[in-house]
Amino acid sequence: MNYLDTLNPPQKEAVTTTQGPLMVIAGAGSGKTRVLTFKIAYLMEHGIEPFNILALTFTNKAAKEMRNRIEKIVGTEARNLWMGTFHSVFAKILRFEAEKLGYTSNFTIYDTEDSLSLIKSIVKEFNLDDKVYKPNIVFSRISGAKNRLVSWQEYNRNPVFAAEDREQMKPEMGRLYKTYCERCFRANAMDFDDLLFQTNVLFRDHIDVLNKYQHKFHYVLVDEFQDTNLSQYLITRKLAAVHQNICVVGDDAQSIYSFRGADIQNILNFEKDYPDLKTVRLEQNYRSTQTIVKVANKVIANNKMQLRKEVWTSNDTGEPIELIKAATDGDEGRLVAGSIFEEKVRGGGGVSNKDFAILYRTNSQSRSFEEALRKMNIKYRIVAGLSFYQRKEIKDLIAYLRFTLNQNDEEALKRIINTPRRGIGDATVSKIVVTANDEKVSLWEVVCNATKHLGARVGKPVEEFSVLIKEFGIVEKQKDAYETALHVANKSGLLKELFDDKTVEGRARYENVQELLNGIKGFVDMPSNEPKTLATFLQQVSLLTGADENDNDDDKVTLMTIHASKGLEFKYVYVVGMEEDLFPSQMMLSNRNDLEEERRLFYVAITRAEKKLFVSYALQRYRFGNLRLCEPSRFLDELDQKYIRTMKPSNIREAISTPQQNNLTKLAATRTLNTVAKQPPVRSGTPTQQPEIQNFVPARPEQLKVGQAVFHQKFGKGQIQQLDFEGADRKAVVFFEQAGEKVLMLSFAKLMIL
DNA sequence: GCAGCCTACATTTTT
DNA sequence: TGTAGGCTGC
Repeated sequence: MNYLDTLNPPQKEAVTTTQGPLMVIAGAGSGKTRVLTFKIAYLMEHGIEPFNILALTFTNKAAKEMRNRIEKIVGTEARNLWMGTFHSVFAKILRFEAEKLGYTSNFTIYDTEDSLSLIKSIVKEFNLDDKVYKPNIVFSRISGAKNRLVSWQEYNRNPVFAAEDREQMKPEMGRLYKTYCERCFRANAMDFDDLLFQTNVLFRDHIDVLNKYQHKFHYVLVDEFQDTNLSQYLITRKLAAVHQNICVVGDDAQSIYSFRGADIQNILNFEKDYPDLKTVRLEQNYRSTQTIVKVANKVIANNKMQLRKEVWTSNDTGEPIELIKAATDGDEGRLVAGSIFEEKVRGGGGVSNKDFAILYRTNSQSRSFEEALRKMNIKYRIVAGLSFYQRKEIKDLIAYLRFTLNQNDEEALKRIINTPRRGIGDATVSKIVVTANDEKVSLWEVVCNATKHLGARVGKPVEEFSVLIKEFGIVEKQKDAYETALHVANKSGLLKELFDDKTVEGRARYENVQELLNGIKGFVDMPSNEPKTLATFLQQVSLLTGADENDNDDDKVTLMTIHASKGLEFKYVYVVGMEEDLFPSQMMLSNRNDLEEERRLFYVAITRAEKKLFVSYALQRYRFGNLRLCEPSRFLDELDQKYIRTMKPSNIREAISTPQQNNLTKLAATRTLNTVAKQPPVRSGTPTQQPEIQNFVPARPEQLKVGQAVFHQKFGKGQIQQLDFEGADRKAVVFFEQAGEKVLMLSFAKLMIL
């Protein structure tokens, strides 16, 4: 068991403590994944059968990686582990047990788009104002309820919810929730939240089923425990109730999914549920330089809600954090790209593109970096939401496949019934839905007998469509996923329509569909995928995310959101767009008022870096096509100043001009330089008129005094009346002459010293 | 039923 | 800036 010797004492303790409840608080970079994989390998080497171990992760990627690593230690036996994301594991269990809940085993999994579209149509049917009942808002309300295990029945019973909704001017919310659930059920569909909610229902109402799985899983392991919501937590608690061998691994400082219902209290209160809990702390960081670890510690220390923990490292001091100030978002892109180039030159051949990551708060920020990297001929890849599977043509084919398996899938039906055009317009589709509602029959029933329900003229194409689908169903029963998909793509007319479209976009769409078909072929050819049916494939696809795509290890710079970066590490990390209102996000603060979560997000970003961290912001940024003034993020003043180096304008010019020295890219770089030189750094207005950044308070909040004259973007000139510093909480009462009122300031980033 | 034009509106994060 | 939905005219 030589691999145990590679562990430090707390890691070893976490691995070898197998009996009873165990909580591993794993600081960033402390070898969390190693501990989890070794622990599972250790269990298996001690005679535990893999199918008695349940390991739950947050992403497919994490599950896949862990499985590979375990396989290296224990061999192919690892394939029999019950390991995957919460959603995929419980989708699997729900398929086994679907009949008990009134679903069939080939139920559809609705993605967010399906859910929103369903809500939209219900709001319309109810004749409600969709400005008030915005699908997003309705959906998140429903989602929130489900994640807290509040059924629509309870929701409608409990006056507290009704009161809240009335306060929000949305009294119909309970009715919407009810109808949404009924429609999902009628469609034989579960949304993401249902996969967890219904599992709870299953375990609550069917003790025999619960017992079966309780006895099956001797060991339950949960990764990223800080990101579990109540629904997930209760599932794991129930499953571990018999054997009590539950091991949760997480870091409260990296809890960044509250919008999905994640509740940091699960980890903070875990010991209350398990009085004989053993806790192990992994505090040695193996990833980053001392500078990075110290800076990160200082940032997170501003949070009040956290478990005690002191992350340290014996690594080198490393280089200081570099602060990049840019005039505009375009400049920010150029400076970051230039800096990447410079680091590569400095590092000689030892540093390559894949060592770099650019992390941002919102996906929309990627643009300026893409542009700049492209101009400098630096290869990059974007880890985005769901790019490929979100394309119209891909969703269309998938909807055909979904509908072939489940003819109650209303959202799929709406998508494909007139794609390609068959002369079935919106009016007809509404008629189908209305008829189904009125006569209390399924949509499919109406579709199959459309001439009876809707009359001969309108009904004919609809019935023809139903014949087509029935034929697909016969093929599906006889052939594997690939052959079925190919058949459907051809016979539905989808491929032909795209083939006939000779425009550039049409070509691309046709190729995308071909790529999907290739993907299905690849799925069928992979021996571990069993059975090779359409159902298995769809199940996997519906739970895919952007991060699971293209893990080809080409040498490319990675661009992604901070959320997507969790669990990853890069030698050089650029945390960009450090502007107040953007990061911390204005939305987050106004809706949820959770500054601490935004700070944890910053912490996650910092701790991705191994060797060197860069932080950047722009003074002006394009938003909705308007140039807007930005202020540096309050998080910047939380960085330990003694580790910060500011990139001076001269450095900046150097960074941009460095490419010129390099022979290999001379041509491209010269071109780049020309364009840079020709373009004024600010797209409109003159950069010299920019206020000097030193004038902004956030850099030196201690400069503030009572009586100090200040300027605020919105309120104009003012004078500080009262000051209050307490840790990260800083308050100032400012009297503004123009507005003639006193304002309590919480964000000093809004203030300038006059 | 459908294509094309126009306007209004939105940008937090994701299984 | 880009897209989604509404409106118009065929």
